[in-house]
Amino acid sequence: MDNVQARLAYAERIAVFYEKAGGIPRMAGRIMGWLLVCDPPQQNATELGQVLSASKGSISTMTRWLLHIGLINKTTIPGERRDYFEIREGTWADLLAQQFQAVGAFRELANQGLALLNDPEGHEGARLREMHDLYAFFERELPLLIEKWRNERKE
Amino acid sequence: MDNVQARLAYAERIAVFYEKAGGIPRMAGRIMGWLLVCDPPQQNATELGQVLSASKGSISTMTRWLLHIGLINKTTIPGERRDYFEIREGTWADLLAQQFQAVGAFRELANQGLALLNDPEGHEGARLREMHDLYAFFERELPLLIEKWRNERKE
DNA sequence: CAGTAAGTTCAGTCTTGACTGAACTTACTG
DNA sequence: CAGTAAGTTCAGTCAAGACTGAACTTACTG
Repeated sequence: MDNVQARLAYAERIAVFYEKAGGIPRMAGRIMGWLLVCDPPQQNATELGQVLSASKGSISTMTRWLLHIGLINKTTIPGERRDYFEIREGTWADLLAQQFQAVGAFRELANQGLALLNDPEGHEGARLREMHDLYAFFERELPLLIEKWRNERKE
Repeated sequence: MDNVQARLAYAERIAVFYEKAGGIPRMAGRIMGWLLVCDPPQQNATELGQVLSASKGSISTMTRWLLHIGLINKTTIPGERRDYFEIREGTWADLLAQQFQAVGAFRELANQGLALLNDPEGHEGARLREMHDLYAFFERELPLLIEKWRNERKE
C-alpha cells in the first residue's frame, strides 16, 4: 500500500461526512472509511489503532458498536487469536433500509398529532395531513425501491 | 385550545425525534412540533417563548434558522408590528428532497475512494463498487419518486 | 503456573454546541 | 423626543458524549 496518507485522509473525510449526516461518532466513521480502502480489506484492532492513532478502548467500543448495527463483520483467522474486521457485504442497502425506517415513525407521529386536534378534517389539520400523506407515500414506495435494487443486483 | 399540555408533550416528542434523526437542535424541534398542532397555526415569538419556556434569544436564533432552511414562514399582520411564524406549505417534500441530497454526495465519495485503489476493477474494489452502485441507483430513483408524489398531490 | 498478548470496561478529561440572560438596536406611539 | 415593545446579538454557563489511559479479564504459550 503506497498512498497510505491519501487513504487516511479519505477515511477522515468519510468520518466527517457520516458525523454530519447521521450522528455517527467520529472514530466509528474513521474505522468505516479506513476499512473501505485498506489493503487487505481485513484489519485487526491493533492495526486500526495504530493507523488511526486511536486508543485500544476507543477501537474496542466503536468496533462493537459497528458490529451491533451491522456495518462490519468480525472474522478470525485459524491459528490466530486476533479478531479481524471488514466491511459487511450488503451493508449499504441495509443501512439505507434502516434510515428509511424513520419515515414510518414520522407518519405515525403525524397521526398522533391529528388525534390532538379538535377538527382534524378541517383547515386546522392541513399541516399534519400534508405531512402524513407524504410520509405514507414514501413508507409505501421506498421498500419497493430497495427491493428493485436487490433484484437488479442479482443479475 | 383545551389540551395544551397534551399538545406541548407532542411538540416535545417531535423535538426528540428530529434531534435523533437529523441533528436538529432541540428547541428548533420544539418550535416545529408546536407549530404543527397550535391554534391558530400562526404564532409570534413571544407566544412561542412563553408556551415553550424558552428565552427570547433562543426563539430568535432558532426561528431564523428554521426560516433559513425553509421549514417555516414568517408573516406579518397589517397594523401589527410582531412577526408570526407558521409551517410552510410543501415543507415536507422539500425536507425529504434535501435529505436525499446526501445520497449524491456518498456516490461521489465512493468514486473518490475507488480512485485511491491500485486495482479498482478487481476484488479490492468490490466494497466501494457496491457502495457506488447502490447510491447511484437511489440518486437516480429518488427524485423521480418525489416528482411522482407531487403529481399525485396536484390531482 | 508465570508471562504475554488481545480485548473490555470504566472513571476522568476535554470539546462541542445548545441555551440563557443581559445589553443593544430598531421602530412605532403618545 | 421620551417611552415602550419587538427583535437581535453575544458572552458565559451547562450538559452530553467522544475519547483516552489505566486497571482488569481472558486465554493462549513456554
